[in-house]
Amino acid sequence: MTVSSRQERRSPVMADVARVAGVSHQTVSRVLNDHPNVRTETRTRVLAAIDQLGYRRNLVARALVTRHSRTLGVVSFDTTLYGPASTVYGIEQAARAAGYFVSIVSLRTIDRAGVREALDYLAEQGVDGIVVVAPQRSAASALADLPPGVPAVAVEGDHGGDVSVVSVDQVEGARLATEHLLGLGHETVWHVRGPLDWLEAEGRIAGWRAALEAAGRPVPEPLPGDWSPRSGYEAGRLLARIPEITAVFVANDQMALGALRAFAEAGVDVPGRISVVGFDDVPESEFFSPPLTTVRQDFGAVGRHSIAMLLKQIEEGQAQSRERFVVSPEFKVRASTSPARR
Amino acid sequence: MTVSSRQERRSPVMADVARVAGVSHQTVSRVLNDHPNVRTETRTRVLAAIDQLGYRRNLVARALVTRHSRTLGVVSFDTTLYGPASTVYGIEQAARAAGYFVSIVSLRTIDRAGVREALDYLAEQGVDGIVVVAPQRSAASALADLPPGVPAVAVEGDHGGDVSVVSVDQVEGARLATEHLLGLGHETVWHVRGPLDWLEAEGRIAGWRAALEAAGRPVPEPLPGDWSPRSGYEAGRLLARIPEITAVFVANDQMALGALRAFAEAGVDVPGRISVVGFDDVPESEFFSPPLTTVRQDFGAVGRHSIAMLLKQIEEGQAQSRERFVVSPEFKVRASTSPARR
DNA sequence: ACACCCGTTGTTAACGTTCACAGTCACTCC
DNA sequence: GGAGTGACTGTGAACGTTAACAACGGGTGT
Repeated sequence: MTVSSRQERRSPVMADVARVAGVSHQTVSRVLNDHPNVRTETRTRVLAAIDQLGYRRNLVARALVTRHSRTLGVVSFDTTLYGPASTVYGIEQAARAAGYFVSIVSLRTIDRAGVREALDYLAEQGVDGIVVVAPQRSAASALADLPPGVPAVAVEGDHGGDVSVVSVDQVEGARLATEHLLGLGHETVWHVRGPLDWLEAEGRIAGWRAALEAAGRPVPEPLPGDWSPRSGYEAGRLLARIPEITAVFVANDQMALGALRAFAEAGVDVPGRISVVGFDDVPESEFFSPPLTTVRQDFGAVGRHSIAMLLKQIEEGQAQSRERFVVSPEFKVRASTSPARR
Repeated sequence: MTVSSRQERRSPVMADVARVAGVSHQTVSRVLNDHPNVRTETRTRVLAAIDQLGYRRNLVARALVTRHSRTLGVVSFDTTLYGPASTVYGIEQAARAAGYFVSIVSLRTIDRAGVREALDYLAEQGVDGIVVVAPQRSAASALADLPPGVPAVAVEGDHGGDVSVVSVDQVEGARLATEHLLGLGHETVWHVRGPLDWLEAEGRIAGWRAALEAAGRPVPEPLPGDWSPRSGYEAGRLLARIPEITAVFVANDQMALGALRAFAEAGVDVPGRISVVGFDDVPESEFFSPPLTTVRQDFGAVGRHSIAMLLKQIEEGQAQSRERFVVSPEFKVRASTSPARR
């Protein structure tokens, strides 16, 4: 008794529905696609047949003939991180609201070959458009070999190429953070940066530096970090040893948490002795000790705008325009910053 | 000059490749599918033609005839939370390692109709199998109307129905946490629970209660929470007011963070006056103040096992078996717990 | 009374691939 | 020398849907 000998009735197709309803398969198709010119009585008969047979339309066959899959592809990295996870979530919600499905490829390594492969796969799969969440320089450059003819949008990956981009203004966010600290009377602001191949890390460094230079302040060497709480912790241990430091801008909230921990261990009071600003506004940061002053990024807006842009490209039939949309960050003052002591 | 007037050459198909290479379309197909019986010289000729034309195979057409899309569907909830995000990531990685793509539907509301709709969509789309991340009671019950004939696995959704399930042993994790605290000499352990419609919240309550009862200790009323740091904060404010409390088991790390914050504000020392245990071991918890003792869930393992189970169902052609696989949690002792004071 | 139009339905041909089967050719074996 | 075998290739028919067009019947206007 093999498995295949089991009753395995083929699931019903349009022709089956048509036979039961006593119409042609084309009429069934018309009912399914809400075509206007179908008599109400015919329509109900068809719907009854569909119900009776448990018919489900085959979107694969439909995609073959219409050349539209109503599926969008998303390429992303480590969707465990809050930023990418929120962005992908925003994308998915916006896509589904517009009647599209989402096929996701999460890369764990960020080499160009991996991105290329993912893009190829999505293209073969026949997606109607692609969103690439490409916050790293290497990934952004891989956008160069996007399959031609497929509408695409990059998120956080402004590499200056030929593809539309939606991003949060990192430079502006970093500037807000730095100016806030300078405005509190701090002589200068130190920085714990993200990994250098991330465009966001680079933008935050640039904004921080620009603000310091505009105020004529010394620009300390940034401390290295890799977004992880541990790297923030290690940077914090270094910073705690230098007495003249009174203000730090940390490139994300997770590292800021690590730094806060290091300061607590070293007996360095925040914000009494050192003021700390983070970036992202993760849901936890309001409950850090002390609650973290930070820069909020609206990932949901990023997702929505990227989908809006992509759908526009799809509908207008023009693959790969090169628009730009920048979402402004919002500054959130909490308890981890205070005026400089004299 | 309309958009459509633009040069829009139809992308090449197998027949085009065949013509260029001077073979039949079937030979091209054979080359593409690594069929053994193709002469090397023919193969190279075909590959050259593919390269020259920039041919890309159409997986939609292939799926139509083979009845396999090599795509798996995933239904999940709020992939912004660490747990679901990590699980989905694990699923995606495991699926791609096995040569499958992943189509994701993230529901924001958890009503049965929504789940049903998502499942229908995935079925129409022709996925080869479905993973439902269904940590809520309502979602788990929606599994009852899974499309018949489609292999499926539920994650964290043991509703006792006819579908295979992979989950982390929540009861065991909660028991470990509670016994750890009792072992430190605490008279009893209070609990901040998750939302009641989550199976995980329920399991953690059950494990906590069982451990207390086994030790013959009083079982206090659990405090309500919704997984958010804020709800943990509010529970913490209540707990801080009751002097005789010395130990709390909080149902996840985010709420534990909120509780720690409330304790800090109230001047309650952790672990000096109150010991705190969390659940999840999010990457941040090692850097809370103090570093959090917690229960680690291996979400990656959950993802891998769910895919392994699903692929087994697919290959054996048997839709919807009812296996169970339970991943054991791991206890992580850090600095938020200490022996009870006398 | 005729042509015409419009709403409704059916018929046939795609879409681009794989499957099943049938060839062709060179070689081996008796 | 003929049959048999195996490697390689080609031909035609699916897969299940939508697009394009044709056909039918009952108005409506002249």
